[in-house]
Amino acid sequence: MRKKDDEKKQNIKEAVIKLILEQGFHGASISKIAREAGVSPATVYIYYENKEDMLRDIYQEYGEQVYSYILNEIDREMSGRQLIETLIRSYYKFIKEHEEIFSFVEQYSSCPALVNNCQDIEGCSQIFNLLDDLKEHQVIKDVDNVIMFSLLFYPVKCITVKYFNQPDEAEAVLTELIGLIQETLLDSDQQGID
Amino acid sequence: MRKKDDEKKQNIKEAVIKLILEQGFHGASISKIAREAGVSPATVYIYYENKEDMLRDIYQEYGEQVYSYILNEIDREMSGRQLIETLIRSYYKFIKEHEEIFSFVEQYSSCPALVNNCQDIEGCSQIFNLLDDLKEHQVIKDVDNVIMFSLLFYPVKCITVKYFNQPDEAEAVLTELIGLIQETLLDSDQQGID
Amino acid sequence: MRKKDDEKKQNIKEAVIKLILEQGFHGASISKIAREAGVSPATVYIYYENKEDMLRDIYQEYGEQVYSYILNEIDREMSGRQLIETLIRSYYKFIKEHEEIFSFVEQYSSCPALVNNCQDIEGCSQIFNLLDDLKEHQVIKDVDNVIMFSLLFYPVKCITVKYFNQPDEAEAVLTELIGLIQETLLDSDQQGID
Amino acid sequence: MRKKDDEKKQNIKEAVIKLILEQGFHGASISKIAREAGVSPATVYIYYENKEDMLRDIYQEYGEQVYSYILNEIDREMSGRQLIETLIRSYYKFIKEHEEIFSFVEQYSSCPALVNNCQDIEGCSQIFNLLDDLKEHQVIKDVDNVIMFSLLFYPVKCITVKYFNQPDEAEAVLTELIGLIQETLLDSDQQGID
DNA sequence: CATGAATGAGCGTTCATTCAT
DNA sequence: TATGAATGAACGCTCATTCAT
Repeated sequence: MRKKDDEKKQNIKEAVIKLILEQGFHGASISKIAREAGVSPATVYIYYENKEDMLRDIYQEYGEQVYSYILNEIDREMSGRQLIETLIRSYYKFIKEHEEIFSFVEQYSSCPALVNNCQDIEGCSQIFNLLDDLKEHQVIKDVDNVIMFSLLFYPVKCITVKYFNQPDEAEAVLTELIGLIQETLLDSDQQGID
Repeated sequence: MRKKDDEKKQNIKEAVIKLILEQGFHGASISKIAREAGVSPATVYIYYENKEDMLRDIYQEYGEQVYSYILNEIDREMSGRQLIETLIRSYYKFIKEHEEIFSFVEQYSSCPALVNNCQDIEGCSQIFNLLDDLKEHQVIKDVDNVIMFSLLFYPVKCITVKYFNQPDEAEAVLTELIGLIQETLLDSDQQGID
Repeated sequence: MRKKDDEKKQNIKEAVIKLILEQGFHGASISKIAREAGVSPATVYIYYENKEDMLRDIYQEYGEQVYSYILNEIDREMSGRQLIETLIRSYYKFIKEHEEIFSFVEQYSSCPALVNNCQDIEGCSQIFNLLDDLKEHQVIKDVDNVIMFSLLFYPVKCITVKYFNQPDEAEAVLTELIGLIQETLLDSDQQGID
Repeated sequence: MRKKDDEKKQNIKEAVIKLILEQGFHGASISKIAREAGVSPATVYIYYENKEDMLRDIYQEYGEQVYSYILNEIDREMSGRQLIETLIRSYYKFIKEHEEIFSFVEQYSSCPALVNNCQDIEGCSQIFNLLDDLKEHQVIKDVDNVIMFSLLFYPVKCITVKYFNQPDEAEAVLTELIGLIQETLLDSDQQGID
């Protein structure tokens, strides 16, 4: 059960990501956030030291959430082929289901002045560990993790944005993408499997 | 009367992207921009209608610059293999040489509230035309342009960021990336050529 | 939380009319008003939506005050002759006692761009009702209210301004005015009474 | 023939009174005035030392214009009765024909901070001289000039404003006013004449 | 004479934050 | 804990005025 206090904090978080999706950082002043969250501006400072801290905290939390969502969808018994498909599809699903979170994380992380003051996202290294594991078991090719990561996830963003209002086409292109990435990343031994 | 001083406008633009790299949008107030550019705040309004217009104008200009830089590096006599390499390497080069421009464009374009008020970047469709051309001549596979685009360029960003302080490793990974993308995108007929 | 401080609002109002008397609308900027009222500029916006609203509110309030002052001085048992004298003298008294209020109301109401956005002053129609009453009871002549109103009050302004530094002469002229207006407005039946 | 220079100055004057009618002093900035007049802001400073001077000059000129218009309508052969009618009607006519001038003069003269820096309006004392003359010849009663002046002119303003959109009623009330003022001001010897 | 560029100062307003309850 | 009042600093922008041509 969520306590009353936590509900206020949750309202604040949701107000932040909603406003930043709709208006950008420029539109997310403390007073607007407070109004949107249904609390007093002073209340924000009960839960967060200051605005900078607040944004960082929310970023860290929601940044993790993306990856925990994805990692939750996979299990270790999947084939490499399935894994790639699941990683891509679950990332796509997350973005569609949590547009505001996605947009907030994107905006925050594209600002060096902000992101340089943050710890690395933990979930990201878990993905890296997973990739290492797959490489060790010769499921996927021995390619640099950064490349692998970007091939798996970046195109999904691109597709989501460019086909924002055409979900059917987005799905088709996503399927095409999955095939291509499987071909590219799966170790040659695995190509026929599954 | 005095002539409009193009140098002043240029100073303003450079002040904007410098400040936004260093401090984010939050740190790019008109008065800071004016101070950085060596002009009066009022002068900014001789060159731009208002702040929103100013940022949009600068975004449109520098957004194009990325692609004109890249398109300038390629020529139509290159093989598909060379083309892919050149596209990737020139994008990487641009980012390294124009960090502030890259960061400004990234931050601006990751904010839906801003980018939704802009026209599409012209250079982007030129890249798409190039890709269509290559597909027509069976140089590259018949893959959706959005996928192709994101495979070519997004991993570069990722590499640049993650290997920011390790240029040698960045170069190595970039080379690995190029090989992989060539394999992935080149039509099977072309795989051996070059 | 703190209670809203009515004294602060009162200080703001007084600062406004003081500054506008001394320097005109031009001299009544929010920061000067705030300084004069002993509050922060931001505090003004706790009590008023914006500057336009503030001026309108103050105008409406003080505009009423003039008439409630005057109406307070008369009672229904006065003869027509007494009524006319009292209306004129109390208007004169108000102006002398509340120079800043008078000047503020005058300046505000002489600006069509401002006064056209205001409701009519309630006290003004009460005066009109009084005049209607007096006409009905054949105390005063059946003359258009606008004429009556202007004969009663406008000359007082004129006298106050022109004899600003000669209060004794002002009083004498005022007495002369009263006699003349009584002659002019009282119904012939009433001329000898009182 | 008006020289080219004077045309520019005239444009500026007209821009000032137009803007001040429509928007009040607040809306009459030098750059708006210049735009409205079709000249450069700098040009304004060729014709006037500064903004304060400009407004004062224009006030003095147009302030006189009201009275020269009125004085032009009367001649010394008129009866007292005719004179009063003509003074009132010509003032009314002027206001209707020159709304912007009237409004500018009203706004300017209702601001002590402005009008205290101006010389008296010359035409005003000419009216006073006329009144003295009429009193000397026992055409009108021996009443203080300020009273006389205010009875003649102030009600006209009031009528014009209150019956702004009902010209027919305004005319009727004006006629009523004239009768009343004639009764009030004409010497008893003159009441039957004309 | 006339201009549009240029400016420092100031505008009305909102900001992130703190205070008093 | 939670609040709305309160604030100095800063915001984006416009002002009256001057400069260079």
